[in-house]
Amino acid sequence: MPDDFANSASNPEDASATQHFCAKRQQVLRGAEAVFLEHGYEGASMSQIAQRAKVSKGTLYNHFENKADLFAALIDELSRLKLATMFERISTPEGNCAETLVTAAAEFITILISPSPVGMYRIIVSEAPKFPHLADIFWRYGSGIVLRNMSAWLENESKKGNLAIDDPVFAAEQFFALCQTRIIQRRRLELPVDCSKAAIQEVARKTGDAFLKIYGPVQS
Amino acid sequence: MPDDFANSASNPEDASATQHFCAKRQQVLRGAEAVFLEHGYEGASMSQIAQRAKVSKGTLYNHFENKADLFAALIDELSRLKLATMFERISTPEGNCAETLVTAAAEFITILISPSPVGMYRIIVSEAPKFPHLADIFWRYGSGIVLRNMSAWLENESKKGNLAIDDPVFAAEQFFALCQTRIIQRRRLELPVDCSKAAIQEVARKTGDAFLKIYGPVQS
Amino acid sequence: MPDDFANSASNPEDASATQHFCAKRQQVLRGAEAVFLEHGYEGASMSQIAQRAKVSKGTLYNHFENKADLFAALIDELSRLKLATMFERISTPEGNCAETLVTAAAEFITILISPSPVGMYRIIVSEAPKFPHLADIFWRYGSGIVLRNMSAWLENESKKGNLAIDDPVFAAEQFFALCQTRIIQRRRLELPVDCSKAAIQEVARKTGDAFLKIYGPVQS
Amino acid sequence: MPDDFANSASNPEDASATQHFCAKRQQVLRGAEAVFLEHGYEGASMSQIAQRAKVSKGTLYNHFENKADLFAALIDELSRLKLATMFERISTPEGNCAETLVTAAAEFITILISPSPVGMYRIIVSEAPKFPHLADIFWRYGSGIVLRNMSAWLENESKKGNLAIDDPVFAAEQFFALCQTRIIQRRRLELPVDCSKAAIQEVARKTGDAFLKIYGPVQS
DNA sequence: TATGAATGAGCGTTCATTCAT
DNA sequence: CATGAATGAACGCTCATTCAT
Repeated sequence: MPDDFANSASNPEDASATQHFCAKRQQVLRGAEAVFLEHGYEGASMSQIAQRAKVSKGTLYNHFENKADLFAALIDELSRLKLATMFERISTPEGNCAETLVTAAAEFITILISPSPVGMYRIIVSEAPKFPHLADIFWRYGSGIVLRNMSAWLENESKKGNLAIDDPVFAAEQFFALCQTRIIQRRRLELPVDCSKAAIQEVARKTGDAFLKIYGPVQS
Repeated sequence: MPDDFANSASNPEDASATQHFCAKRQQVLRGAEAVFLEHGYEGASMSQIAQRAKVSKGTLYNHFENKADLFAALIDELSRLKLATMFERISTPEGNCAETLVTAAAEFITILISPSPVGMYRIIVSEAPKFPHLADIFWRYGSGIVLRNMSAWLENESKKGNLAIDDPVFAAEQFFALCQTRIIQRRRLELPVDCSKAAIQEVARKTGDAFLKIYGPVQS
Repeated sequence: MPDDFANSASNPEDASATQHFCAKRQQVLRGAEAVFLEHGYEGASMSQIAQRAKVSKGTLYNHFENKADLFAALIDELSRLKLATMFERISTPEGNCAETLVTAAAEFITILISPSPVGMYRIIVSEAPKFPHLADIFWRYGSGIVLRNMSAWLENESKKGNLAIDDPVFAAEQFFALCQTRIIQRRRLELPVDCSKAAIQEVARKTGDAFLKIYGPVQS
Repeated sequence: MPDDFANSASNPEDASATQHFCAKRQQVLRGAEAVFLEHGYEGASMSQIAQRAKVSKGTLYNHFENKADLFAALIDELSRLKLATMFERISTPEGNCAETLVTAAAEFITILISPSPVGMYRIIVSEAPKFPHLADIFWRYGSGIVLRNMSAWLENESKKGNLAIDDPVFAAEQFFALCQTRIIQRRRLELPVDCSKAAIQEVARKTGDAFLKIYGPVQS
């Protein structure tokens, strides 16, 4: 939320993110969110969206040029606000290193298997060839944020001698790759998988353990 | 093609995979493959498919009940034949353990970023809520095969003392999660990423190294 | 049209009959009337109707849910307005009894062999298994009206001693069955038949004579 | 049945009625009967007919030029065989005059409300504008037969002094018009109506009574 | 002859988009 | 700015009919 304002203030080029705070526009976006995430881009119809948003079909076109534009605006907004906000909460760069890794892993998994990010991932992956710009935004405000935070933290821990990392960016990517073991991957495919807190905690712990073994300082 | 016969011979239960060798049916499937993988399920139209397959629209319906059925048959065929064949080639269960890991990682990455598997992943992820059965097949004949092979091999290496693994299934999943670091993940989102052989080799090497650090035998 | 208001005023419950006076809706209904009565329900196509109504195909669906709904609305409207109006004009409950019978018979025949009622009869008979509700409406606002009027009149004449009828409802039904002798029956089958005024008058006269012989007061 | 052979022998012009006694052809006609009478001419599809007849679609076209020709052949056959046979059974030209009228009326009603004649009536009425020839055949071999028989019988009874009829053809038509009172008329519209034997008997009796009152000899 | 795959026109319906109100 | 009727192209699908086997 603070990032939203900060962002629009410091990045004057993307007027698109702040455009109007018009209530009708928000209504439309909420309808679009519900319908797009449920049915995909091609599967969603402007009539459905209008109905769900409780506005007329014409109103859609007063605020957005066409279906593609509405979709882009939605993904943009969801990435910058919803996703970014979720991810900002993750890194807690103080205290015990091993515990932090496990906590961060658990939080990352928990966020990524919740309905909205799963829906966003699905639609963005499937529309990536048609809307590469959106995949870019999704990445920058989604995984990107957390990757940047994480790599900075890793670098710091490395300096403190808690970890031995030469390429913190790649290490961060590996960490998040490991986080996706089992639960996230299967959830995205709607495969049956235990998503309980305990199951998440177990994957998180194994992820932390593994990461420490890869990058833990050599003990003599 | 030879694999096709092998497959149908060893799995006599899945008549669906071999159904007809009717040429027109194959034509339709190839048209469907091109159009579905390019435009997604909803984005593909039966007319396009007929055109691409160079058959009439009616012919589509002589071989498949409806769009969903054609789609299911296509994914089924692609998973069982194309994907499975690709993945069967991976495991090389002899020789040096560290080298095998790197080689397998490189092959896995190479396969997963090639156009067809990327397209399949996109369409299956996006249609998972509507076609959960297909995600299941895709998993079983895609990652599933390689996971099973890999976990068996890991168990074996563990017995030989080359690795120290207590949960080989989870370890295999972690290995493939690590393989997806950077290249695969970005490729699926159509993000700019270096897909050169060298880049793949680097990720593969780092993946092998990391895995060995996690599960390598404790050297005293 | 004036009858329309009368109708909607006296039957405040059937909002369906008066729904919109939207011009386009009327255009659609007139196109539907032309095409349905000419080609039957299954034989009529929505494209034809749109063309005849000089509207786009989409407009059809802005006013009616689907083909069946449009058909039902048309039959409903035709029965309540056109048919009912025609039949309301029949009964002339004053003057000489024998003459009234002949006049009513002639009017009834004349109405029932005119194009619209013949077309309606054909389509309703043929679609009765699929749209029983429409046959019911057609009967209630078609023959039903005239049957009710006629049986009331017969009862009255009976009381006056001009006729000797114990079951006026059945007698009315017999009267209209007799009216259908030759001309109406053949017309509905498109068989060659003399439909001249003279021919109608002759059947009407014979019908009146016959009815009087059946129900005329016993002359001592 | 005897009429069939007699007919085809004495009327060498209508080869169409006898064409083949080929079993396949009969199979096709039985399938066509089931489907046409259930769904109407436009509502029936050649595929349905082939399926119901348990032959291939191609076979339909080996025996009949097209859909219209198959339909015409079916109606022709049904009229000449089924309908005619049913109606031949009616007239019992001996014994008491009044009783004969009531019996004939009851038989006529019973036949006309049975499924096949109702279905035929529906489809022929609705397709009369498109297939006037079929309505003609239906009339000649349906009501026509019984009308001819009845008018001959009426003329005879008239000569015997049991009835006083100057136009026996018209009288016969009136008799059958009266027979259609209530039950037949409503049945054709699928309106709720009591079709029990008792109900039929009552209408038949009233019809006989009425007819006798119209044409009974003047009692002095 | 009997078959059923192939055809492409046409079906009922929905779509994204426009525009007069 | 909000509306929702109007549009016609395109959708998934079925049709009557043909023809190689």
